[in-house]
Amino acid sequence: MRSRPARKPEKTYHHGDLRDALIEAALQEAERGGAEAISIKALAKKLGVSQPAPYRHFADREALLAAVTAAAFRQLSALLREAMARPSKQSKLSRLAQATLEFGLRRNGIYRLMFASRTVSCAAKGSELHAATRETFALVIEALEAPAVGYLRERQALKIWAALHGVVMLAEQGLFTGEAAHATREELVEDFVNETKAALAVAIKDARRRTKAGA
Amino acid sequence: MRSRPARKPEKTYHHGDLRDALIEAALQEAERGGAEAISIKALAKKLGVSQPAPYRHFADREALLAAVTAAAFRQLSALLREAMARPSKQSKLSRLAQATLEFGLRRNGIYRLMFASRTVSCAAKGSELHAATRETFALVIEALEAPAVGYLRERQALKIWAALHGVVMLAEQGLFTGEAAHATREELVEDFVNETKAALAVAIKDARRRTKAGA
DNA sequence: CGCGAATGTAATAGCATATAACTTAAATAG
DNA sequence: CTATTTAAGTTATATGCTATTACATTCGCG
Repeated sequence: MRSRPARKPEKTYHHGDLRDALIEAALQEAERGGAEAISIKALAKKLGVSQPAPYRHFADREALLAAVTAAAFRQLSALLREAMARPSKQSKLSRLAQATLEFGLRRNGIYRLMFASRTVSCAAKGSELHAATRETFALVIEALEAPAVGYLRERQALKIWAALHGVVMLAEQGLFTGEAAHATREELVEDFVNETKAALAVAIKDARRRTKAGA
Repeated sequence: MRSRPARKPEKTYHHGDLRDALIEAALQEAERGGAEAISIKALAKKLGVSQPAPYRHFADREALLAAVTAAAFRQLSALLREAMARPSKQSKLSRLAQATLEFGLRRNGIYRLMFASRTVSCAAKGSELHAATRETFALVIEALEAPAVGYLRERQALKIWAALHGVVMLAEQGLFTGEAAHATREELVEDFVNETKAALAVAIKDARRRTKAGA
């Protein structure tokens, strides 16, 4: 197995690492322009291979998009993990939330690839993409720093995750202007974080009370 | 000015209402498949005109998409207005929220056209599309049934609007399965509605107190 | 060494966007 | 009521992307 060539070391018939190179290049393209900006032909040209070469590694464009999206989810997971590990006065949940917001705004093309295309919904249950999305969501649950209390913890995770995506989406649509500009996106996210914490505290207390009563 | 032909009454050189017919047909296509499913060529064929005919009415594909998206926003506005007008035991906000959720799930292709593409963010300030999105958001503010208290009302509108989109998005991604399935999408939306009402009540009381103190 | 599988290339079909040059019909001015 | 302008549609064509087929090269393993 040859190691990844830094920049096309010499004229070789075989690229050596085309699959990964395609994903990496596609992520770059998606960064500005989202999924639509990803063109197999353009990627092949950029990487110096013939136009149909990518089809040796991906059945079709959809398959490439799925792989790229999965890679993007892993990048987000890594980012969130780092944000949660970083020592800070803020809570883990707050750091995860703000990191998600920043990712969604700064790398919006990729963000849209991840959350605004049908690629994810079409991902089969055992697929690489499905696993990647699940792992990211698991981090959200982890960030709650709450014990498992029935389904209530997952519910709060779903709520904060949904709210975060909504903020990114509306921000990108330019709805944070006019009167609404007073509410910064970061403030809104922090609002949601605090509401989540409050609801979670109530849910936990509630569950414990019910357990005691039932025992 | 000829009236709209019901269904191609006879073989005429001029279609008579091609622009509107294109938008209508494009909405149908978008319903399943989102923006990607809209093909100028296919639309032309479907409507029985030559392939470049649509370019007489739209500069390019983007322009068509913008018009279609604007039409979709007007449809949503009409739906929400209707939901809010309907007599019910539920609050206006609750009805608007549930109607939005249903629209987002049932007509998901169109929903994605509206909220998950860059078309909206690229809409110029005076454009038809920009106006349509603003009008929809105005309905959200109206649904709060709250007096204007500085920017706090807009802030709550933004929050509930964001949360709603997040729920639709995650539902579409299939995240409401496993443990999370216990929380139905409708329940989650109702949670957000209640939190919004609570936060709004606090904000209004707060604002009044401050006004009194300042006077 | 040699053979099969993996990976790349060239050639080509098919579809979509978009433009140019030309045609038809509707609207309007004289 | 004709003449002319203009809106709206047509054919032909250039360009770009996806995808397939048939062929070529190299890698790795027995």
